[in-house]
Formats: sequence, structure tokens, C-alpha cells
Amino acid sequence: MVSTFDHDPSAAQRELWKNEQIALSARISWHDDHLDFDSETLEGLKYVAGVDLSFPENDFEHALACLSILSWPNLEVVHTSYLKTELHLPYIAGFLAFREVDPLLKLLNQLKQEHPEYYPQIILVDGNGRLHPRTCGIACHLGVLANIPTIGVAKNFLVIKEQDSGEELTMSHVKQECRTELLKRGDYHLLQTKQTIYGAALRSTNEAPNPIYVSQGHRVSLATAIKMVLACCHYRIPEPIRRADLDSRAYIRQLQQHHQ
DNA sequence: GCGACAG
DNA sequence: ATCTTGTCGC
Repeated sequence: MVSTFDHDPSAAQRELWKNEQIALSARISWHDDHLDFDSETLEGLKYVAGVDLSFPENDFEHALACLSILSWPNLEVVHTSYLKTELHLPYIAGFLAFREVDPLLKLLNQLKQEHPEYYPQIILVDGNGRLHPRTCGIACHLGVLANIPTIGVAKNFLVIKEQDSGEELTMSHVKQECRTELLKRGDYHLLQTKQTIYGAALRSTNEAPNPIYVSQGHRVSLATAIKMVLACCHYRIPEPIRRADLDSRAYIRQLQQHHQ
């Protein structure tokens, strides 16, 4: 029995995925907020969500997807939902959404059916949004498919190289800039080329010198995305994503113990 | 051929 | 993506 999981997808498959990302990216308006709350004061915001996938030890084909709903401005968990899922593709940098977005969409649809009162007004996604080779990371993917405002938050920098201009944002260059420029909570460094603003490296706490990488997903401006993420950061990782990560990992450990 | 790139 | 352990500072 040959599993598709064992092999990298063909170059042809990757070209199809690239075209899909380019088409999705074209559907996003990058300049404006399309929110149902005030982007300046955050007045009217009630619920903010975080999504993440956690994996059992040494098993990257099975995952527990998690959707955490937090109240604003208290940032307390009011609802958590999980979905055990089987993954059919390996992780490939630049194509994360094709591996992970389906279970997240299912969780959102399920919440809308069963607990519409908790349906979030904006989602923080573990991964990039516009900060992506084709300006279409998983946060964009999820936002467009579910038609909901999203923001991408990555813990590591994804190298960007522009096809036409040849201009690139390299790991070492960005880290260098961050060390010298990001001195306190709220300081950020724009990640941009001559033609595109991809996102920002943000120092989210005074204690954590390593930045997080914030970018627009869907229906949100970069300025609002940065403000929103910073407002959600008690620690380096914003609370909605942090809770989805912690709670799903705890639940996996519980499942494994109960199964023995 | 080599290096490297979210999760 | 996962795990463990130790260390520092309040």
C-alpha cells in the first residue's frame, strides 16, 4: 500500500496549488478593514478566535485541530472545540494551507451550526497571511474560504523571494534588523520590498526579544492587524493562539492516557 | 548540486 | 509540528 503521505507532490501539483493561491490572493482587499467592530477603539468586539493544530508524538499524519473562542477584552476562553483529523499531505513550506485548512473550516462551520452565539468576529491563525511567496498564506486561505476577518501570526520567518524583481527578504537580514530596532513591546519592523508590504516583525512583550511575524489574512489592514495582535499578547504568542495550542496539546495527552 | 523555507 | 530538563527572576 503506497501512501501519498510518503512522497512530495509532483511539480505539476505544485503549479496547480500556486495558481489557486494567486487566484485567492486576488480576492483580498489589502487596504481596508471590513470588520463589524471599530478598528480604532475595538469597540463592538466581543469574541476573538485562535486556531491551531497539534500532533501526537512522532505522528504527523494525525492531528487535533482546535478552535478557541476568547472574550474581548478579558481574553478568557468561553468556548473550545476540537476535531480529530487525518492529514493526507506532508508539510511543504509555502503550501501549509493545503495540509491544514480543511479541519479548521469544518470547526468554523460546526460552531456556526451549534453555537452561533460564539461565532468569532476575527480569527488569529497560527501561520502566515500575506507574508508568503504568493501573498496567500493559510490565514488568507482560511479567511477567504470562510469569509471572515483573519490575521496570520507566525513564530518563525518565512523567506520571501520575488520572482520578477529578484528582491528577497532573507532570514539573517530580518533577524539583524529586529535585534537592533525592536527594543520594547509594540516596536515593529515592516517586512517589505519595493513593490509589496508583506507584514511586520513585532516585539510582542518586553521579555521576549524574538519577534512574532504578523501579516494580513483577510478583511483587515496591516495597521489593524498589528494593533489587534499586540492587544492580545500577554506573552509572546497572542492569547487566542496560545490557548488553542496549550488546550489541544493537553487534550491529546489526555486521549493518549485514556487509551492505555 | 546545494541550501533552505510558516507548520 | 513533538518532547525534557534546567535556570533565572519576581
